[in-house]
Amino acid sequence: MTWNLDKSKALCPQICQQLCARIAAGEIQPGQRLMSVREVAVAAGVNPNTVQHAFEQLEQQGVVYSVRSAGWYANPDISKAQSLRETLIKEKTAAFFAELSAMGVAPADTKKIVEEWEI
Amino acid sequence: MTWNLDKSKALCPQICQQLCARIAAGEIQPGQRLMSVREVAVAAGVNPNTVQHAFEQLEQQGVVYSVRSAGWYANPDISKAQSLRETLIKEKTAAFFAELSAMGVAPADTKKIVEEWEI
DNA sequence: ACTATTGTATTAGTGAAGTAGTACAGTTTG
DNA sequence: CAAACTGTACTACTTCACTAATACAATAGT
Repeated sequence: MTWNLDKSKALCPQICQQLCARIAAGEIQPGQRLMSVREVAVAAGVNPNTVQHAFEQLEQQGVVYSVRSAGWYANPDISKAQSLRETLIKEKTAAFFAELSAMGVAPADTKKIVEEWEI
Repeated sequence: MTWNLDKSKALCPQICQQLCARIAAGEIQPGQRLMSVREVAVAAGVNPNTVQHAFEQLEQQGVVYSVRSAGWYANPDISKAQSLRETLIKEKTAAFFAELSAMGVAPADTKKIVEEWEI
């Protein structure tokens, strides 16, 4: 599991989102055991408590669940992960339009900027 | 001057960006005096110190300047404001692509999502 | 049984951003 | 001159997210 974290932003949500995305995409098999809190903490270069917190948030959303002393597991039903991912993407897109709108960029212009963006 | 602030996010950058955008767009005339720190604080519903901080940051960028006991003024040369606005828009766009990329959305798909976004 | 590994909990500390209150220093205006 | 308005400065407090260290509990493997 590789992590793509922007250390200048809040880490906890990034861990949630990326893990959710991997589960939704099937990159992590439904029902599969995840890396332990401590392993993820080392791999991602963050504090174990931050990982624990992130997992607990995903647990609330029904994306993962924990078995005491055994580990964390992806929910066999990935629909929760998929819908959460959809929601997050929509929220981010809406926020992007809103931010540029606050800077005087009309939605149509925002679309144009994205369309002409060099990948 | 109306403000469109998202209170759940950092206020200082929002004030900077929106003021910069208005100057860049000519909505605030070059060289024009701005509202006082205290007036903006009341209008935007934030602390005067936050406004002071925001103005100082724009001063560093050459967008505005202050005259002691007189007030804050937009720089007669609006090129600094325009280039700063351009930079901010590009940064936000890049961050948007990066965020969705971290969630497993390829740049081409990000473009599609934006293109099909209901305004 | 022993040990290692797991999740879980608790407490304290740090840094950034904003809030709040107050005060001082110049300039303008009456 | 005096009052009112400016920018400016300072300290203390709050909040949030993350860090850090430690401890405990439960299970699996040997």
